[in-house]
Amino acid sequence: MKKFVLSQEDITPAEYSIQYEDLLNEAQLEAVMFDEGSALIVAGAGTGKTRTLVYRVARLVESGVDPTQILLLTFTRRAASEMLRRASQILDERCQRVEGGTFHHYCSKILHRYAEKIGYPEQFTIIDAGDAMDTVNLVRSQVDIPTQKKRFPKKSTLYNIFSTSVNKQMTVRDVIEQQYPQFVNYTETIELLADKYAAYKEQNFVMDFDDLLVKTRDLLRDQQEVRKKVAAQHKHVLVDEYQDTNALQAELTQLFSSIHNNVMAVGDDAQSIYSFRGADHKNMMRYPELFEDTKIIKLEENYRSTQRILDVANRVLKQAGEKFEKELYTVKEKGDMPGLVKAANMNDQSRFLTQMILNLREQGHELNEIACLFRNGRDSFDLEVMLNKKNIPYIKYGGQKFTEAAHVKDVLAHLRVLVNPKDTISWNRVLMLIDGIGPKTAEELFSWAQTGGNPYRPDQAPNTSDRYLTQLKALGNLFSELKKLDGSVPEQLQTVVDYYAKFCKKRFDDHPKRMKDLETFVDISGTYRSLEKMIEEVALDPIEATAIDTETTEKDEPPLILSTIHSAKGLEWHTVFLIQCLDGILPSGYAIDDEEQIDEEVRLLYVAVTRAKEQLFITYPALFQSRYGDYFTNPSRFIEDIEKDYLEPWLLVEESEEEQKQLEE
DNA sequence: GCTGTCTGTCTTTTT
DNA sequence: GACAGACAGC
Repeated sequence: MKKFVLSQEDITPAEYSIQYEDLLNEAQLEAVMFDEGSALIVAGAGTGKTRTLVYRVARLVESGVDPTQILLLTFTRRAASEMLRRASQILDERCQRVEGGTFHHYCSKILHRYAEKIGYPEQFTIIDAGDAMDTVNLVRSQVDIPTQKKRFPKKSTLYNIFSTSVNKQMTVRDVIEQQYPQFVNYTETIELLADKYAAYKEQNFVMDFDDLLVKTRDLLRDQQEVRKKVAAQHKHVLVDEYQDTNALQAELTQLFSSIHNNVMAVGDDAQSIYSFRGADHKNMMRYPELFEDTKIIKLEENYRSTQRILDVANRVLKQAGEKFEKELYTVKEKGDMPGLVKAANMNDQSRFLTQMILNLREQGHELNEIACLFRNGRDSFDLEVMLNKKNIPYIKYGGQKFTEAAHVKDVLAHLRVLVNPKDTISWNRVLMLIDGIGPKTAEELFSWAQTGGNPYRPDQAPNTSDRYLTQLKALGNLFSELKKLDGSVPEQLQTVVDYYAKFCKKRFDDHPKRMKDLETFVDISGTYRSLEKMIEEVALDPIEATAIDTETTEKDEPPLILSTIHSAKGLEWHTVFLIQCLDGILPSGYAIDDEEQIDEEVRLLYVAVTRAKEQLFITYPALFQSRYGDYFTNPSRFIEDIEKDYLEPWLLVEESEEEQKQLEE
């Protein structure tokens, strides 16, 4: 056979259609134009990190790189699609074809493709943290727990121990000794449970979030031909938010890029806020050791915030025990003084926010240019009540997800067993809804189905009591109905919701609200192409709790943004309110004894502050109302030391009092 | 023997 | 408001 060697086409066009040098500063341009090899972009907050990545994607595509050969790894699905949308706007639709998403998404894609290489069926099940905890509980119930006086860790703690051990690549024993010393007596039992949990997942073809990373790493590390195939596909690998990756993800980055060796990681060590998930911002320092000849490019000029906001941010960061050589600066004008607002109580805080927001709206600001940030998901409950009263539309990111709520999980469980009849956890949910069926009966029905019984006709099982036979028949009918509707997700979902209505009524006092949720879920479910897809998407990319309302109720106004600080990462708004800035909340009470954790809380405040472009308000209530009674609180220790010249104190005065004062004058 | 309900405890951040 | 353990009722 004759061989003809094709030479590489000249992929660099003489001229670009985009005027990069006019649109970017010097450092950004260097990053965008960086050719081949390894680069680390160290980018302070607001220095145009996302912009740089967006332009780099456009530049690569414009240079002739096949978009499907670019891998863009981001922290959330939202971030990836937003970046690709912007790149498409700058260049053209080709950018949408870039391979992008979270590490978890991309790993799941690889594992589906190479499932048979690791002895899994193509359709394995991905479980979210809640299902994982239920699974832990299931194996826990099969093991004798030594009855000592001391408490045994509950399912969420157990799952956290297992997950930490994976993400920090430590043994279960070490995790317990270092982070859960109160449970050292149970070490052996916990280790046994870890093994059982792993075995359960293997047997039932189930993977939790951590498995997605580990199994992909193992696959690519141990099976060279797969690694070569996968890595050959990645001409360029781009990783965003590198400061929040863990050792496992660093390893994956290395494996993904191991053929072409073109990697660019972007991050800011001062914004590392995910160590609880095993992320290690020292990953950034180690990057040059991992990738040879790394070019380091620093982005330092801030384009987002006014100087006065940056002054606050710089002062926040100085309080970290760990020294950051960072001093953000901007050429923007000084701007308004950031405000420190002391409210008498939580309700006043909410009133202040609502009224300020309405004022801003009157001044012509869109609601989605305003964000209200907080440390914990529940810190916004009081505000949410007031926003609802005042009819201010909002969307909340962070906190409990819509698809994690019990009623949604119940409904989904019926569809999950349809896709995977071996899904024990979902069978338990489905069966235990029925009156008279508890863990024991559910277990019996399940093992009958596993040994030849038809799981979709549970009424045919032997020894079923009359108490629930009719209900089992109804369940059987539901399944045959669902099978008839195969192919239409909304219709299947509607059928389950109809069936579920009576259980919902019985189980929950607030069933009208929950049923309304489910109806809107049906409405948006048309976007899922199949049940399998829906189940996987819902686990990997759960719908935000309030997103579902805003999507369907066609409000002509874009909604206000409420978000946990963690979920606000990478985003920016004209005005930012940081509420509940109290000691014990930010920093969290859990962090107070540990220097490293306190530092992370400092960085968290830093992230919150640097989200603001023009206006920043930090608010806190003087009185904290809890179920155990009201008590006076201290503002966050991090803001107490910031001088008045940087953070201007605001006083909230009641209208009636003000009038009174004016009369006296 | 199993299920359902009552009571006390603890409540971070997310893929 | 969720969870685990205790206990009463079928």
